[in-house]
Amino acid sequence: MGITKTFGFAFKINETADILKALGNPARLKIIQLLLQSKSCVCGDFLEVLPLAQSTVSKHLSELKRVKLIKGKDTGNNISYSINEKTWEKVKVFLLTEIQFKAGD
Amino acid sequence: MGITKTFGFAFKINETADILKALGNPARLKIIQLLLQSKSCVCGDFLEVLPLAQSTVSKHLSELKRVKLIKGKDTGNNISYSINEKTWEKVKVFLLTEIQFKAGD
DNA sequence: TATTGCTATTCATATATTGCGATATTGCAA
DNA sequence: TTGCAATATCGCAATATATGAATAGCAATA
Repeated sequence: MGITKTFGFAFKINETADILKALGNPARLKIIQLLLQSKSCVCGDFLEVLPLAQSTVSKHLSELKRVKLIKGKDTGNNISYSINEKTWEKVKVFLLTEIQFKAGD
Repeated sequence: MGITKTFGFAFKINETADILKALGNPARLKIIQLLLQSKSCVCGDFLEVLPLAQSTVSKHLSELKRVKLIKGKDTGNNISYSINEKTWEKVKVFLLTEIQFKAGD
């Protein structure tokens, strides 16, 4: 139905799947890569690199913000984006270790 | 447009995004979790755990097969699924290290 | 004030995804 | 052969997503 069933799954599974889905797009993955290397970027920096329209990039940024993979700091003139280390770590820890030990429901 | 642009992105980015997208669904993530713990399962095992119809589970399995996260061994009676360790390792290595060093293009 | 630069939002559209029931397929057993 | 069990596939409906043009909002600057 286009709508993903979440009922019947553990919260952690739903939450992680949501984040992974956000990462599962070339533009968004590239944005994360750029941020992991540059500490922070403004929207225009991404525009130079991504083969996409400004509005599309903006939407990808807000999706990454929604799942808290990035955070944006408004400096007046522009918005400086950076990785939300907490979420990024959480994803890695889950895939590296937790996924193998928390099978219960 | 619902269609994801891949032109203009590095192959590795596109490939990894595709795999992460496959992981970005509660049912598929749960399947991976089960396989990481049980070594292998047949389709029926998943049906007992997932709140989904058989046809839906089957489709999720084939999506995971498409991106080579799992492999299925036909035993005659049923099909025994297991993790494709190679792909699983590849994803982890990318997220842990490569993503920070391969910014080029 | 008018203009410019930067970013988000809205709108329209094409396409993809998710899910399920029904049906097909395959292999084994009786 | 017939029937059953396990899977896969088909077809459909509902919904979500990706993209870009146009537009809007805001701050700095001329």
